[in-house]
Amino acid sequence: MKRDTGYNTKQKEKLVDYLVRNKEKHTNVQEISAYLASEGSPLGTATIYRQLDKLVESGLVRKFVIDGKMGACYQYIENTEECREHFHLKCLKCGKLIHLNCDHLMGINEHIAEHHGFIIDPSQTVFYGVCAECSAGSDEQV
Amino acid sequence: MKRDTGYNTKQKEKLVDYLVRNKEKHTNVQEISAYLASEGSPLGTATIYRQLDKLVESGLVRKFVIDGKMGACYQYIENTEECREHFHLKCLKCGKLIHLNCDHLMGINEHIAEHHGFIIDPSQTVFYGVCAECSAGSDEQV
DNA sequence: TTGCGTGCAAAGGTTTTGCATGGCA
DNA sequence: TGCCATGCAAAACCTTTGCACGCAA
Repeated sequence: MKRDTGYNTKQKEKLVDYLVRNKEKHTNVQEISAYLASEGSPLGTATIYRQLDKLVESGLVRKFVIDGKMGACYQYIENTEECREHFHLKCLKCGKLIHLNCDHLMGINEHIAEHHGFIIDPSQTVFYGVCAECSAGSDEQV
Repeated sequence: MKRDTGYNTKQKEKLVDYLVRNKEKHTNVQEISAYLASEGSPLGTATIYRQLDKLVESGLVRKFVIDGKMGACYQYIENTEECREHFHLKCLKCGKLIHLNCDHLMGINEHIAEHHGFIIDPSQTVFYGVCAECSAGSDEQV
């Protein structure tokens, strides 16, 4: 995770702006591309991928690869510091990202460290599954 | 999850045989294809995908989509009841993927389902962190 | 015989790469 | 000025689909 040392271009600004304003949901390259085009400042697909890669590298954006879906999802992470101390649940249906503060779960860190010699980085770890609303609501897919 | 009602062909037999004999690790379409070709009974890519889909459907094989990886992984599930689920640990330093069978950890599924109403899908969930060797060895790594 | 399985090739979609140009610092 | 970012197009990849033929039951 290295610092963002890149230049500030208008295109990049627009891209990050979009990600920030949609930080409550995940998005993808297609959406970003379509949005930027509709805003009158289209950005080439290749550039979007390149910028996204850097943002992921710098930790500002998280990349999700979800089974059954084509293409990766991206989501802006507001507070990198805070997110280091809790786990994340990602709903496969609605795409919601849940920040889960739970002492019980933090205990698994110790368990795994002790019994399996593996040190988990919670800020990088995401549990995939189905959230309460989606599993209760219906079986319908998005 | 429906029954496997398909025919028994030589190609299918070879494919399943390979999966069974490599049930302790993940594999992918590329590997399967290369192996079958080297064995003198090549199988078309399309057919591999089609058979794999059926095997996943029938529950004999599990499909994994791992963050950052291109292409899906597949793994034969010997005892659907017993080893139906396990988690993965991915080392951020050496990139090693560890398959972790641990009853204790499976308890977190129940905990999260009960207390947070979230149903985890272990087949997509990967714990990121640092493995024993890497954390013991040194702090320098790729 | 019936219908699924297979092969081959082509298509579809996502992501990457190369190269020349343009813009930030 | 030097270097990174961008655009465009082509390429690389993974996966799916169409169609004719072969084989299991």
